[in-house]
Amino acid sequence: MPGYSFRAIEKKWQAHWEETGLYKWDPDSPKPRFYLLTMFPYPSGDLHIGHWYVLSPTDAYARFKRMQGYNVFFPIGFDAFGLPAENAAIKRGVHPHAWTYRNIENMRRQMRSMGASFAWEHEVVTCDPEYYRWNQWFFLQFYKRGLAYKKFAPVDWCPTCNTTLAREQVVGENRVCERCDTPVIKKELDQWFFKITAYADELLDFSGLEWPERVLAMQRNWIGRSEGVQFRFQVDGREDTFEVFTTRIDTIYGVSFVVLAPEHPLVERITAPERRAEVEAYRHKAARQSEVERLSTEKVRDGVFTGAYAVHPLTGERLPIWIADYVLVTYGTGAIMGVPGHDERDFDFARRYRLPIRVVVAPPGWQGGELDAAYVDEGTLVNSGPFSGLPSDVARERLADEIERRGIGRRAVQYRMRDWLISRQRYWGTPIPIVYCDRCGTVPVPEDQLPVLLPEDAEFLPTGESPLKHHEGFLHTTCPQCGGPAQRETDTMDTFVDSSWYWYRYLDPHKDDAPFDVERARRWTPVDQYTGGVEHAVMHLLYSRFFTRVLRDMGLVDHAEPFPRLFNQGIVLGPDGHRMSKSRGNVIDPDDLVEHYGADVVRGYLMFMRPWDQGGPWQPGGIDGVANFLNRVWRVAVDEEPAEGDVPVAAAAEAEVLGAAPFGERELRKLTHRTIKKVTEDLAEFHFNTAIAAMMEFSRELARARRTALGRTPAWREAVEALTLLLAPICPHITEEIWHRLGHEDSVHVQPWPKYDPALIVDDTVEIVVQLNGRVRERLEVPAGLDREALLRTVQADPRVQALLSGKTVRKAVAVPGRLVNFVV
RNA sequence: GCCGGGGUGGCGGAACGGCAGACGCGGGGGACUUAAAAUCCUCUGCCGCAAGGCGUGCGGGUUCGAAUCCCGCCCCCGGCACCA
Repeated sequence: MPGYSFRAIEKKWQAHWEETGLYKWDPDSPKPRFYLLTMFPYPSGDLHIGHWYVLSPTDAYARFKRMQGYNVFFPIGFDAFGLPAENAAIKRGVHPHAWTYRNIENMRRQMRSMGASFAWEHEVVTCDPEYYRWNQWFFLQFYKRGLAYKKFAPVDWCPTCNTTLAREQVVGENRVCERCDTPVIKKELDQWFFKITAYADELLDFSGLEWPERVLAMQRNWIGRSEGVQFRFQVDGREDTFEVFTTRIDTIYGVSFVVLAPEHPLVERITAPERRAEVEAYRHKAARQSEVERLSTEKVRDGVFTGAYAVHPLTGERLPIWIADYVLVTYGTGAIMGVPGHDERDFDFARRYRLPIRVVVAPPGWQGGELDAAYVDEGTLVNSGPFSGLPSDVARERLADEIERRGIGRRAVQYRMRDWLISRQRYWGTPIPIVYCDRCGTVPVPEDQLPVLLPEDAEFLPTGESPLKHHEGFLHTTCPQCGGPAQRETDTMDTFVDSSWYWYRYLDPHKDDAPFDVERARRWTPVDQYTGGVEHAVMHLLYSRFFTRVLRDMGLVDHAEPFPRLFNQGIVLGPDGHRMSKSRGNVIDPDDLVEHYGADVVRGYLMFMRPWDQGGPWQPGGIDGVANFLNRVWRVAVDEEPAEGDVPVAAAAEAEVLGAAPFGERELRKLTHRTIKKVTEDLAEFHFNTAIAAMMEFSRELARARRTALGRTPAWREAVEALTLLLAPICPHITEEIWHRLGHEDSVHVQPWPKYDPALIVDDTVEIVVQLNGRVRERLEVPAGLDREALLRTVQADPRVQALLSGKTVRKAVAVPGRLVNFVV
């Protein structure tokens, strides 16, 4: 526990900062701007250690940039719509609104206890009508641009959350809801979508983004672009055709069958009468299976022959048409060409049903025999008519040309990403501003009638239908076009809509004639630095990039990328190495820690524990190290002067420290300036742990120096002030107290960041390592600044080195100025 | 399977291709104290009495010199996964 009275100090300064408006933001200040954004939290009720782990280092960075002279905008808010509030209402009868705002109040208190320097007057709460009104406005703009549309389609449904989900919210091998881990099922529903696929290619352009590689990889993978050829097959003996998509047109001569997805519309028409019963049975099974949890990870590739044949577009050969559920109706054209020789799935399928397997790309060393596995790599074409002998990459181009020349297909691009399903059958969200009129059909609510208010008095029944559907007053309305009776859309929006543009709203959160001030956004966005968890790698970050592009196309912003720089902090696990959860009983409560150690120690430890981007178990013991450090800082800077008789004052500035080498003002200043350099560089790169380590070393040397006459010199004063300033971003309270006790009137947090003097940090002498065949044998002090040759001469002249080399022939000598000399003998 | 990130003391972690293990935790020894706490000093990778040797997941390579670069493996974490 700290030896200084941290409780009083932290309380005092938090109150003082608030009273004096220390962190109020002035958008028109002439200083260079810095927009620092951290992902706003969901108001779950408590600020847990994970929140601290992202917020406190981000706050330290805000303070650091402020001291460096930037006009820092560091806002906070609450992502306040969402299921937990509604579930609390169902379970405990608390209204979501009351529940949410009570939680927000508590979290604000906790954030203050952390000493966070947020621009509170710019706070945004998304469940406030003054915020969600603009979600509705954006929806209408999207609608106008054809980017919002309603579609009847099979969609993912979470039976626990009782709502549909976006594809991004269905995770893992067994397709569970990302929120509650329940396996999702398919439902056919009429739902609203945002057309994110219109921006698929643009979203793949990550140029200029300083983002963690894994986030880029996840987005790239999610969008799933692939280039290939889409072409038409003729059904033998019929007018019908169908299209397939392939990335391996070079293997087209290897097609020995084709497969349609069971749901493919053509199946109905082409199935031969004698195959119908079997085909129907299979389709039925497939349909049911997609609704049932996949029990087995074993993927059996089975299927059924339809009795129909397709015609190979180049060879004219008759190819049996099968249906199989390994072909997905949702991807590509819902049909494939089966090339068993060169595709693992087709190979399995062909084996199972004894379909011919042809080799059209020769594996290395192939002698013309049968394959025992599909050869999926590239190679030289064989058995491919006029294309035989060509390498795969050339053949792909030639065959694509051929397909296009014959007019049976074209080069095409497919994406794995689907449009963003935004309808939710829940209450606690933004009402979708649409009205259905018997006469006029789907009618958007006119902009001047926004917001469509979420009624307070809904019934919360987990029926699987939106509670708004049962709210007569909400449901029934008049058509904005014809004035006749009409019904409102009762679904609400995915809460990811709320978080797709909130950083613009922060700039002017109460503006009531536009979502944000376009002029201010021009000056203050894109965000200079974004921090937050990697769990949002695909959803929030991808949606935000999409939104920003639409905003750009609307002329509201002038950039495509909202967050040019992104930093993902790690995840703090419980001491047992598992994710913290109440059921495991491994939750570390930051309030308890703050009570015991104070906010400064908790902040400091979170930043010292490990590199910020790394997660890992909470180490219960380590926090005492930071507490010790702050105690030492306190003693060094604040405690009473040592008594006159205590120390060898007589030796003045050159006094010898207890047990240490001569340590004078010059050395002290050198150390001070080196520490400034180190801490400045480390903080700029979020290397809080090594910055703190440097300050720990510094404080230890100061503690020694203090006991000597050095403790009365100007160099001492400079050192103590520097330490206080360097530590201020990380531990804002203790440093503020120290700063004032050192005799200053204004806040440590408005001081300019200390600068180091390069002239002061250079050494007169350097230690040179002398190696023999790469092994360290001696260390020598030599004058600094010697060049290669001078260094070698100096080293060779040293008697110890001569002893080392006596009787040996130096074959080579490598001298690295300032570092080492290596003799190869 | 594919993609991304990692493997360094008892533990968390430091190290522009140049002294491996900074800093901290834990541990040993000591000072102060009636005692304890606090503080301070000191030691603490492994083997060895020592000289010395061995050490950054494993095996090779490049280099005067590799934790760091290259090749091939192994293991751990995260993401995606019948996407044609």
